[in-house]
Amino acid sequence: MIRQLLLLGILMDGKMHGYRLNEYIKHTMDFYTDLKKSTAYYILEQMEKEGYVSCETEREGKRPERRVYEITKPGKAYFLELLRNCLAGYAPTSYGDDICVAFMDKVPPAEIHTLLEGKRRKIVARLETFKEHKRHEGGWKYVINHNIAHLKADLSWVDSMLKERGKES
Amino acid sequence: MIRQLLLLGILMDGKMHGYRLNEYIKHTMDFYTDLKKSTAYYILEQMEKEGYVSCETEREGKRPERRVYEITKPGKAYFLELLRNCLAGYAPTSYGDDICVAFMDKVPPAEIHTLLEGKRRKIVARLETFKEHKRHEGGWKYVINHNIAHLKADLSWVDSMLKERGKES
DNA sequence: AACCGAATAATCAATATAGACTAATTATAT
DNA sequence: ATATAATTAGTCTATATTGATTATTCGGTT
Repeated sequence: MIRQLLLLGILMDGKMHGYRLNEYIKHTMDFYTDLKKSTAYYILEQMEKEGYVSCETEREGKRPERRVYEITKPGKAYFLELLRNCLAGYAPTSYGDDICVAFMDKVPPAEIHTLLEGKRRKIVARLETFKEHKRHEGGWKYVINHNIAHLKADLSWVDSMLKERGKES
Repeated sequence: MIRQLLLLGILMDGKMHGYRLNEYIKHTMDFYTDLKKSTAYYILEQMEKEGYVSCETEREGKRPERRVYEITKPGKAYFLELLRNCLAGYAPTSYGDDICVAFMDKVPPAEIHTLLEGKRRKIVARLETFKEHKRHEGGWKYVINHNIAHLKADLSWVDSMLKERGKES
């Protein structure tokens, strides 16, 4: 669903062939989605069957054939429906961290502090990455802010656990 | 991976049959995971093949047969390995909201404010739910705090967008 | 006492996703 | 000049996930 939205959203700016679509996702959206190449092709095929995109094969020079996808009128309507639903909705996220923290006490208490410090470092590292993005990119402003907000929340959450649980080491 | 951790973590407190496992997840972990019943059975089967859990079928009274799962020694070791990795690691989350906000401008500008207000209400509602949980449950303290932190981050993020993008309505 | 809905317990077929693979072309380095 | 690496483009198989379905039993109701 969200993946359909993603692909249709890109195609809203004009037709594109599968390979370029995937390169685009990989280069400019890598931090915001985990959509893989083969899944993208699969969803495009499925959306072609449902009439949301049309597909023509073309070849340029002696390169292999490419499948050029274009969003259709029903596809545009469907995209807007998905988009409105997503903008007005809230899809509860489930975090792997929740599960492992729930079982935290099953690891020897002496280790906990060190382990959480490892997590902390990784959060800080990712936070730095996003702060750099902030300077470079323009359009994705809100998205970057969103991710930064969540990373900051994670950071102070880990810090609060370190404070409470870190005494015994 | 995180789902294996979840199932093994429950089994660390003693053997349990499939149905009860799933009821347990549904009743006490519903907010923190989206693991479905059939997926749980699948993962248990897979972990049985790998020797992390053993499985015996038993029947009580005239009820249908149940598969009782018990974690093995290799299973406990594997669980601790997963747990350490998860506690010390950070798995980047990708949010559906990021995608739809990235395409926000493809919806008529006049609608944006109303749509985002819808999202805001849903965030607030969920936040209330978690705040109630806070009183009832004891052990899952950090998990609840984590979710509350993220919901608050979402809330002030939506508010910042409402402030910037809501003028034109 | 017969019926209906909920609970118990799991299975199955269909769909979605990931990761490895193919196969040609162009760029790079020795 | 030629071996090697990277790029282009997409496919294929294996695995994970979901939603629907089955089939029995228990508890309450009229």
